[in-house]
Amino acid sequence: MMQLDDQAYARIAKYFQLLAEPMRLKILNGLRDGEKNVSELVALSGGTQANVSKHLTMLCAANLIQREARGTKAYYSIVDQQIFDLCGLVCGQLAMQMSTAAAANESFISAMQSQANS
Amino acid sequence: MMQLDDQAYARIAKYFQLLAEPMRLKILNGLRDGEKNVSELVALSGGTQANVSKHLTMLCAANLIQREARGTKAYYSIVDQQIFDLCGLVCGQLAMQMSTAAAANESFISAMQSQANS
DNA sequence: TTTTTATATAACTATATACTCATGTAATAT
DNA sequence: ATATTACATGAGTATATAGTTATATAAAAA
Repeated sequence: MMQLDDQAYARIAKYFQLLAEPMRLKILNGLRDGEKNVSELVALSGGTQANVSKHLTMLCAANLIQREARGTKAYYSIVDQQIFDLCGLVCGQLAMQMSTAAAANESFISAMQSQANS
Repeated sequence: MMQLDDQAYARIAKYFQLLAEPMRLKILNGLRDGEKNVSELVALSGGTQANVSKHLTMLCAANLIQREARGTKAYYSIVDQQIFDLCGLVCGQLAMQMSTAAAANESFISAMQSQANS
């Protein structure tokens, strides 16, 4: 088992924390196919300008996205596409959980039915 | 770009939230090489019994770990080792960030030095 | 049966953080 | 110069959650 010090756990936790927010995930997903400016992300996410801007600032500070100002606009883009591998893994996990739950549910239902029929 | 509904973002965020806590990461890492009971995890993590127990209950409710009671003890184990792929990816990200930062720092320092020498 | 051991949980506190509203700032347009 | 557009940020509020303390529960030992 790899031994990590407390600081390492804290760093990893902070990283996951960034992804532990629906609006931020939405924003990141919105940037999947290329840079977008703040207004575009506001429209896309359905959030308020202030809130989206704050999330962008956080993601930028953590270096998950980068900012480029052009004129009065600020364009944000993904720094490393690998971030989507993480999300993909989680989606896979959740999909599996749900299919497992569905299967369990089905077998529960059929067990109930066969009991009712006996 | 894949379109996800708000519920999907919420689910994914909740999953990441589970990993966004140093003590829980420590516990999960402690289970990497096989099942352990609560006392062992308390000793290993340095947390209190109550706190470790709570985290275990959370991880269990989310189906990241499973519980098996034997006698007075409760043994917990990882449900799907894929969880460590996630942590591995994040560690990789952080390692890269740090090496990038180190490189930037070095070039900053050498720039300062050459300026001082001029 | 009583005690001990191992674990879970309820009540509470402290802290972090997501959000809103209002305002600041900076580049462009008029 | 002034107004407008695009974005960032400070203050304040509400909520979530990690942690502690005390207690409940349940199996095993005495």
